[in-house]
Amino acid sequence: MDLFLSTFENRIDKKGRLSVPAPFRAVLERRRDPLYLFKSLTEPCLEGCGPERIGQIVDAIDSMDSLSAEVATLQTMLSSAQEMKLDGEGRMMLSGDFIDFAELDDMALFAGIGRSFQIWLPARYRERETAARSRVRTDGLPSLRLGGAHRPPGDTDGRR
Amino acid sequence: MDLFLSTFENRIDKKGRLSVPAPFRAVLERRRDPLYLFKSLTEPCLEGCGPERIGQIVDAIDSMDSLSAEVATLQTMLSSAQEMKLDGEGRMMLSGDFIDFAELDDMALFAGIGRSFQIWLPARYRERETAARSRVRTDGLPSLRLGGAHRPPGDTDGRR
DNA sequence: ATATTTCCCATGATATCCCAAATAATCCCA
DNA sequence: TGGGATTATTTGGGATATCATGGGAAATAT
Repeated sequence: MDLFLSTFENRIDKKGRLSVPAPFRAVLERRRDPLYLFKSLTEPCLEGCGPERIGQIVDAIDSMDSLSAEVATLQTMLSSAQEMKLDGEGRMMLSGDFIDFAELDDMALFAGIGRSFQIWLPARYRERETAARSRVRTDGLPSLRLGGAHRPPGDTDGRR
Repeated sequence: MDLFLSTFENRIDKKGRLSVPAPFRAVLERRRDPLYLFKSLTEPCLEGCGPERIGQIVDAIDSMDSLSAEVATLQTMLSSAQEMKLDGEGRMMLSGDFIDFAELDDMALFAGIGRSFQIWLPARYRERETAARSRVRTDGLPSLRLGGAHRPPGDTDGRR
């Protein structure tokens, strides 16, 4: 299973071009997948993924009540989605709409989160990471069951 | 079941390269696993593991409410994770982010803790070890129940 | 025609590869 | 059991390849 992991910070040049990190490109190329970007529903960032993820969203929406407000909300994800074409060096051009939505200026931070990745204003991403780490101190670790050696609920992991 | 055990102290050379201890490499090679490192959520150290633990986090995220704070926390683990490529001599390159996070300078201490290992600034690790042992005197022993967590035969490690 | 995008090549920074030296661990025989 | 020899492992440095970035020219659109 190859995944989008790690973070990369790349420059948006004055022509508006942005290099997709080589490891992310490698994941997509191995699967011969095009890259899709769309506006996050929940945060001021862009989401990047391959076509299968888009398909999952379409299927999820199809299984819901098509008259509900939720469906209308989820559909905005799809209507904001663009298939990105990359130049020979692996760069894409971000539309003004995307730049405005994520409030990007001259740098973009790619954050791999498994089957997809996000694109953030670097400063904003770091704030969010700091917040997550302080939440761990106050609320504890999210429950993750490791290795099949079951522990009582609440005992999330052997570490302190 | 082969595990990461014992501690090793290796030098970080001026190119930023660090040898993974041969016994740890042997564990990964026997399983044909790549090595992943990520920033600990709870302590100033790096964690090393195989892909199964990364897969657990990805799967946990997919099964949770994607708007929850817990998901955001788990995502920061993934976005700090890197698949480390080793050179012919078994060395990896530590990113500046990793070095800064664990406050490493020219030496790194590997501490094997079973299914994963940690990488520490040596002085800090030793402080922590003496603190743990003095806690035993003041707080008494933690409970250690052996033999209750057995898995079915053949399920040798923490996959899925 | 003018602005914008796409293609192509150049460059610098950095990671990777490859070989060699130094150090540490292990072996083997006296 | 000791100690020298052998092998494994870590460390160092130069050469090579990869990648992000920048800019000019060709192509496309407005």
